[in-house]
Amino acid sequence: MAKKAEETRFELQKDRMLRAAARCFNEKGYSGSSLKDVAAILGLTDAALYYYVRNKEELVYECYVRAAAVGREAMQRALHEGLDGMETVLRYLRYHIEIMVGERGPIAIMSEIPSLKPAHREEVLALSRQHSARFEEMLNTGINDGSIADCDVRMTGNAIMGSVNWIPKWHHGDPATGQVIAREFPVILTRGLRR
Amino acid sequence: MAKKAEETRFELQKDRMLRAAARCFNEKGYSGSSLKDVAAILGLTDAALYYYVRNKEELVYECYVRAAAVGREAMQRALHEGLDGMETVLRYLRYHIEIMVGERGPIAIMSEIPSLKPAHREEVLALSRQHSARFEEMLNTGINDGSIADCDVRMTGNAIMGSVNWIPKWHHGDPATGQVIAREFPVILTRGLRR
DNA sequence: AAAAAATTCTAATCTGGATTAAAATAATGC
DNA sequence: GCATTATTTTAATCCAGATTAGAATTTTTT
Repeated sequence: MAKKAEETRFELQKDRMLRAAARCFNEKGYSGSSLKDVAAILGLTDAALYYYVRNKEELVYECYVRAAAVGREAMQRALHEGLDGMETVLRYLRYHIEIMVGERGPIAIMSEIPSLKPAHREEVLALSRQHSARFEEMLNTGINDGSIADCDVRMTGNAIMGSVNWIPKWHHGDPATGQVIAREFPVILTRGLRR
Repeated sequence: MAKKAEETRFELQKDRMLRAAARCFNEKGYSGSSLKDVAAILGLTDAALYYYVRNKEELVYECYVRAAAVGREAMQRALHEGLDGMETVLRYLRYHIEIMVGERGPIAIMSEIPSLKPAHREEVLALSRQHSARFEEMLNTGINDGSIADCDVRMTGNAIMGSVNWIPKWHHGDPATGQVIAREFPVILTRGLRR
C-alpha cells in the first residue's frame, strides 16, 4: 500500500468515482460515457461530480494517474522481494493484473491520453514512459542474471505490456473469474522469456 | 487480395478517408478527433465526408469493418499455405502486422465498439468474436499436430491478440520501422508456444 | 464544348452533453 | 439543538462539433 488513500469521506467518494469512471470508459468508451452515466453508478447526479473534479478532462486525467500509480505499486512490490529477474517480472505481472481485475479495479485503459490538455498529457505520458522503462530494466536484470533469455527488451516489453493493457477490453466479469486471469496470464506472457 | 476494392474514384477516396480516420482515432482518440481533423488530412472540408458516409458513427463502423476484413485476409492467406499450426500462427501474425504498419494502414483500434448503434455494434462484435474463435482454432490445430505445446487456448489467444491490437497505440512512425515490428513481433509472441 | 453526374464547399442550424449558479439537504462540531 | 461546513440537487446556460441544405465546382459523358 504505497500511499494509502486518506480515509476521509471525500477521498473515499472520489476513489469510488474514479473506479466508476474507469468502468464506464473501459466498457462504453470515452465518448460513449457521459458524466451522467458515471454519476448513475454512484447513485448521484452528474452535477455532483463537479464537487470532486473540475471537469471531464480532469476526471480522465485522474483515472490515468491512478492507473499509473497502481502499475507502479505492483512493480515496487515485486522488486522488493529480491528475486531474480524472471521471477520479479512474473510477480509484477501477477500483482498488477490482480489489482486490475480485483476489488480495486477496474483500472482505466489509457486510450484517450491525446485528448488531455497539454500539461496533463505530458505528465501522464511521462508516467507511462517511466513505467515502460522500468519494465525494460526488469527484463535486462533478468537477462544479466541469466534467468531470462537474451531478447529485444524494447519490443518484448511492448508486447507484454500491450497484452496487459488490453485485458480490460475483454474482461468485465466478476473478480472471481478475474483471479483466473491473474493466475494464468503471467505464466503465458513469460513463457517465451525462459532460458 | 480478398476483394480488391473497386478501382472507382469513389471507392479509392473512401478508402483514403477510412485510413485517415483510423489514423486520427488511433492517435488522437475518438472524442479528440473531429470530422474536420479527418477531412484536413485529405485536404477536404468536414462536410465533404458526408458524401461518403452517413455520419460519424458510420465512419467508425466502417473503420472497424475494414479492420476486421484486414485481419481476416491475413488469416486466410496464412491458412492457405498449408503449414503446420505453429508456422501458420507465425505467418498470420506477420501478415496482419505487416498490413497494420504498412502502406495499407493504419488500421483502427476497436476502442469504441460500445458507442456504435446496436445493429452495427452487434455486427462488429460478431466479426471480432469470429476472429478470436478462428485464432483459437489455429492454436488448437498446432496443439494437435504437435507443433504447439498444450495450453489454455482462450487465454493464450487473448494474450497474443491483445498485444497485436495494442500496437497502433505506441507505433505511429514510418512504415520502415514498422517492418521491424512486423519481423520481430511474431517471433516474440510465439516463442512461448513452442514445444 | 455543352450537358449530366459526381464531388466538394459555404454558410447555417441543431444538439447532446458539459458546465455553472444558486438553492436544498446532509453531516459535523460545539 | 444551533451554527457551520460539506455534499448534492435543480434548473438553466453554453458550446464545440455534428449535421444539413443548397450553391459551386470539378469530372465525366455524349
